Amino acid sequence: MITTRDIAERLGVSVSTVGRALSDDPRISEETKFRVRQAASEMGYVGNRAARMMRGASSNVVALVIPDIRNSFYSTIAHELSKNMEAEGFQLMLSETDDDRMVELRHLRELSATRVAGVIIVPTARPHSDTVKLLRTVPHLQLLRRHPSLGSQWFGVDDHEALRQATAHLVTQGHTRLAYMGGPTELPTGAERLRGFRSALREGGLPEDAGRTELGPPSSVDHGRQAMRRLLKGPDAPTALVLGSIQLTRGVLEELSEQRVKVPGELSVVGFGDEPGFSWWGPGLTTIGLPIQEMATGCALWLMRRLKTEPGNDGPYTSVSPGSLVLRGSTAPPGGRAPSRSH
Amino acid sequence: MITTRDIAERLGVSVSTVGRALSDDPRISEETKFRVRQAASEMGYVGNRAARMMRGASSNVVALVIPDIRNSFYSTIAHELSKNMEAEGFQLMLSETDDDRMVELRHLRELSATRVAGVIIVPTARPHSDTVKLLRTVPHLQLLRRHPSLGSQWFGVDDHEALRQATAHLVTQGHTRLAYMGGPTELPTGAERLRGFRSALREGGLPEDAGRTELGPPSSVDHGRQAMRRLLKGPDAPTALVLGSIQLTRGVLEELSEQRVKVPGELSVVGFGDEPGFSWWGPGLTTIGLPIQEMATGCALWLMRRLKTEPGNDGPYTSVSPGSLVLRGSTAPPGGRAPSRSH
DNA sequence: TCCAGTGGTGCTAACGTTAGCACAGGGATG
DNA sequence: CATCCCTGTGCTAACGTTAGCACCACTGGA
Repeated sequence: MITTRDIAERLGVSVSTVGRALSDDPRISEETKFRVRQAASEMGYVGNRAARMMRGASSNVVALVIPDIRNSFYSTIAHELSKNMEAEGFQLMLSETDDDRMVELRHLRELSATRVAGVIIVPTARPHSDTVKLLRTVPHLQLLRRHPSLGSQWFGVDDHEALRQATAHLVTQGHTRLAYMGGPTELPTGAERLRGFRSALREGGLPEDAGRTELGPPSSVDHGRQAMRRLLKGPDAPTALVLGSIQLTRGVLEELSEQRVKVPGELSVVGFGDEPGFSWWGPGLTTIGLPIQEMATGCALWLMRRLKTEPGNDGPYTSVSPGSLVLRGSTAPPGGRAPSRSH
Repeated sequence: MITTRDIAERLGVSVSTVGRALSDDPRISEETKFRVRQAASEMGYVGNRAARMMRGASSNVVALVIPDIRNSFYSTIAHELSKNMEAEGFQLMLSETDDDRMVELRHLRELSATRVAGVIIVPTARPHSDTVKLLRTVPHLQLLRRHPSLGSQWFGVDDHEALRQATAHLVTQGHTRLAYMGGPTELPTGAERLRGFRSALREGGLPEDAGRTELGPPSSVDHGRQAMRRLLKGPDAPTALVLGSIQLTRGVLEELSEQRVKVPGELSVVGFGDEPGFSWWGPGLTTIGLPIQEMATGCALWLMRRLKTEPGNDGPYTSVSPGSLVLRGSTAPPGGRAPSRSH
């Protein structure tokens, strides 16, 4: 690899001069700058960021730590983040945890060693204590999920309210046997969503046992299929289902298609999240829409500002976005008929 | 930040001893190792990769340079790559080009400065000459798209054959007014796919003008919608459409749903790529399936092997995967009726 | 003529880590 | 008792870059 020294030797000047010429230092004459740049370009010189970092410069890398990039939530966030950061000269490091705290820890070890400038993380249910320790040493922002032992910088959704609304919609239509399928209550988001579901039942005057629950790994499409199969079995199958995870929603849709369950005739469904395919599915999926793009942009802007203003303004910051119910054709009163398809 | 020196001072040993203890050097006594590790852990020591790299160690970062992570092709690849690399201790850098050669160049400058160990790239149509220069200095692998001025390491799809098959399927059904919508012919993949379309027409004995074409930005869902609108206008609208891009496919599906075009009654459609939503769409989308996951795994394994075996075995390497036509309900003879929906 | 000022450049150290060499102490061998 | 080897540790330099200070050759004013 070509270094400033190689250039210096070729031009018969000192390394300092080369370095200064390349960083456009006003003390260097225009003529020298020109010669240095010319030579650098010809020789294919590319500065060494590692060396620069050793001199105290901070890294220009921000890490995004998420369960799975294939989830459209996270790919949207990665995209928005990347777009906003590119303009500021930052690079994006992608770390997938697969919701495994040990993988999460290994990633954070690597990221710390790389001295990333910042981290945006969707933490696992119970991060390892070393993960917590490591995160304390770097500006970070929690996304969607919030873990109390981590900092109080958080971008999230009002999970309780979103699920309450979605469930209330079904209760209002007259459903009395409902089910909720979502992530484990270990996850704060999981707990909140379940709480929202139950709140709506209570407010609708329904008994405790009106709501069945299926909790499990929230990033597993397969688990969604299996859980759906369980819910459909037996004589007291629910007439309405509310979902609390986008991947589970996918699994449920696949299973319902395969088993040719009539939606909303036999079962009303409210999905979680919104993807292009959701509007095409069956009668069109009524779903809990989240302002992911706005949240992603918000995250990016927060982090960029945080990284550019030196003082450790790590004061608590919380931004809660509301979800919004997107009404399509997958919900109706129990035993009701499906509205006509939208296409 | 805590350094080996801090640990050394606290324990009253030398920096070398600390360094060696941490890297489990056999020359250090077990007792010393224990004390050092203890102190390191207590003090929250995290090695500095930049410093390590200065000593000649290669970086453990691999970059993935793609147009847009929201495309399920690329997110699948990112996922597989990430999964395979995590096991080997590599980190993944994500760079989105948005199919803009200047953005691509900026990213490659950064990546070079970071001394990434390897690059997997889906190049833009006409990469900047500096981009080409930079890529020459790092092990890289082209994915899907192949640019002649870059190396000959390439993982791709037999685009010609895939499109030929898809088109032949429609020609066999009796269509005589067909259309192809895909990326610009500047892209080698774009050119190949168009050529496949035309080959099938020729082999089917159809005249040159039996095939209309709509070429444009392949990563733009919006362009897909607009192009679809153009194709539907006029008296000689095609009765069959073949797609050459996943994003364009998405746009087309949205537009067809909105305009309530009867598929396959009024128009037969063969999509490109396969996503969960495609099987739910209308009558189920017949589409060109690609073995993305296998390709992604192949890429990851190739790169890992390439990075671990020192000798510059940069011999030409090419892997061509076949596409496969996934038959669903969106194709039928012209004027034919749609089969019943699958769910 | 001398001095201050200035424009342009060079020298050196430092960032944190590691590899090569040196060296001290102790036991085994001749 | 001298020599040798072995174990465990320390010293030093080097990686590429940059910041601080030093320096030299001028120019212009006293």
